[in-house]
Amino acid sequence: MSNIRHALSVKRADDFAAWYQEVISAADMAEESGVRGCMVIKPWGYGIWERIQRLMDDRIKATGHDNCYFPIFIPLSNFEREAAHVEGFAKEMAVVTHHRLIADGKGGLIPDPEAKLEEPLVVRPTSETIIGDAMARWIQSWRDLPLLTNQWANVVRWEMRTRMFLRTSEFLWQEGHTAHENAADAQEHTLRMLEVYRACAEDDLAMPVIAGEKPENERFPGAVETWSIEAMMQDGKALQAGTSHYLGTNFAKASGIQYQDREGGQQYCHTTSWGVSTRLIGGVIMTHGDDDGLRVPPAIAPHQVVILPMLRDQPEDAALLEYCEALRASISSQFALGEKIRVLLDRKPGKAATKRWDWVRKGAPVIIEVGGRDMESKVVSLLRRDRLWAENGKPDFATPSRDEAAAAMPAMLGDIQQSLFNEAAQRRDANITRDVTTMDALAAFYADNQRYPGWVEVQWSRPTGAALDAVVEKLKALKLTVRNVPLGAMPADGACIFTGEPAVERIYVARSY
RNA sequence: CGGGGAGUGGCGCAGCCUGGUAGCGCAUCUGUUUUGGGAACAGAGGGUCGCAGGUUCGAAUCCUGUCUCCCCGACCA
Repeated sequence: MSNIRHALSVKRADDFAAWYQEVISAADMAEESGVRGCMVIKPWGYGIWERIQRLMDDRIKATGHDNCYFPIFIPLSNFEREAAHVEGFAKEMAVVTHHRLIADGKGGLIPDPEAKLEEPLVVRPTSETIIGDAMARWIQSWRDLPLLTNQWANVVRWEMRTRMFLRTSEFLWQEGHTAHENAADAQEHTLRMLEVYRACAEDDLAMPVIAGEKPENERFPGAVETWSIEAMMQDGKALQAGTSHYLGTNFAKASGIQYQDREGGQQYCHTTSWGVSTRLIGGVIMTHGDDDGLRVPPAIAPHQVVILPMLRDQPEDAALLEYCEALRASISSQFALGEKIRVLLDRKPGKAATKRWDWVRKGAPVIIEVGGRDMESKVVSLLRRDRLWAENGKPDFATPSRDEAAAAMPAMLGDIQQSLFNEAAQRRDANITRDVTTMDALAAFYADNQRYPGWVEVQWSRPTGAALDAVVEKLKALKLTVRNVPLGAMPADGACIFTGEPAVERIYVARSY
C-alpha cells in the first residue's frame, strides 16, 4: 500500500485544506482571477456545473416551474423594502454609483463625478425583492396562483473570507421564487423543493444529505422557515448544500404581491424561495475526492469514459485510432443513467500514460487505454476511477475484449455512481454519534476528535429567542453549530442537552463550512 | 475586518538577513535513443522577481503604501 505513488502531492489526512486546493488546480477545474473572491471556472469545472445545471433544471421544470431572467442590478429603494432582508445583506453588498469613467489626468481612469447615478444600484445578492416587484405586477387573481418561477444567474456577496467554490464573492446558482394562495400551499412547496434538492444531491451528485429545518438563528433574512440539505465532508465538517425558504407574507407585504380571492377580497401571497449554487461542486470535491484527485460521479461527469490511444507517431497509429473510434461509437450509442453515454476519444498528442494521470486527477469515471497489442488481441485496458489501485500498488487494469468493454459500460457507469454514493453514505453514517447527552460529553467528544469529529445527534427543547442565543454561544465555544432538525427522525425521548428540559426533537450538531 | 504566513518563467521552490540587473526541479520545445505503462540523454525557449512610490551610482534584496492568495478568528442564504 505504501508504495503507491499518488497523483497528488498532498494527502487528505495530512492537510485537508491544502488537499482541497490541490484538487481544484490538479483537476484543472478553476483558478484565481486577480479579483478578490472571484474565480475563473475552467472547462472541466464548468462542464461539471453544466451537468448539474442540466439535471437540476430538468427537475425544476418537472415540478412545474418556468425559467426567467431578472436584472443583475436592483434599485436601492427596491432592495430596502424588507427590513430583515436589508439587515441580513446590507454589509456585503456591491454598489454601482456611476455610469461613466473619465481620465484622471495621470493616465488613469476615475468615475466621472458628473455621471453619478441619481439612485445607486446594488448588484443582486439574491433576487427576492426585484422578483417580488414583478410578481406584484403579474399576479391579480387567485387564478394566477401558484406562480412558479426560477432563474439561473450569478449573484454577488462581498464575503470577508472566501474559498473556491465554497464561498466566493460572485457565484453561480439557481434561485426559485414562487407565490401561493396560503401558508399551507407555500409550506408544502418549500418542502417539495427541498426534496428535489435531496434527490439531485443523492441521485445525481451521489452526495448523501440530511434534509431538515434550520434553527431560528440560521434563517434566511426575511424568512419564516428555512430548510436545508446538509452533507458531510471527508473531514467530518458539514456543508449546507442547498436551502429552501418559506417566506410567509413578508416579501409579499414589502412588494405588494396581492391577489383577489374567490370571495373578491384582497389577500397577500405566501412566497417561497430556494437555491443551490456552484458550492455543490465544492461538496462533490470534498465528498468524492481522494488522494489521486477528483472522482466525478458519472451522472455529472462531462466525459464519462475517456479513451486513450497509445499513439507512437508511427504509421500504425491510423489503425489504432480506427480501432478506438469504433469503440467510441459503440459506447456512445448506448445509454447509462438515462442518457446517452458521453465518451471522449482523446486524440491529443502525448504519451498515454501521462494523459492517463491527467484524467485520473480530473476524475473521469472510466479510463480506457488502447495499445497496439490490445488491438491485436481485440481487447482494451480499462481502469475504473472509483477503484484505482490493485493490491500490488499498481493501477488496477482490467482487460476485457473491446466488445465486452462496450457492452459493460451502461452497467459499469451505474455501478460507479452507486458505489460512490454508498461509500459516502457509509462514511457519513459511521461518523454520526448519538450517545452524547451532556455538554461535558459533547466538549470531550470534540476535544478528542480533532481531525475527523463528524456530527453528533442530540436532543433539544427547541429554545427560541434569548434562550436559543445562549445555546448558540455555548456551541460557538466548541466551534459547533446546529445544522438542522432532520426530517423523519426518531421522536425525542430524553432531556435537552442544553437546558435539561424535556426534549422535543433531535438535531445535528457539527463543525461546518 | 483582526492576527499570522506568502506572492520570483505554466507549476513547486531557492536567492532577500550581509543591495552589484536571476537560479533549481518539474513541465514545454527540438533532436536522438527508447517504448505496455507517470522514459533516458543532449540542446533550447520562457521571468521588467504582485503593483506603485522611496532610499541608492545600482533594488528580487532595504523603506513606505497598496493589491491578491493561504491559515486562524469574527462574519456568513
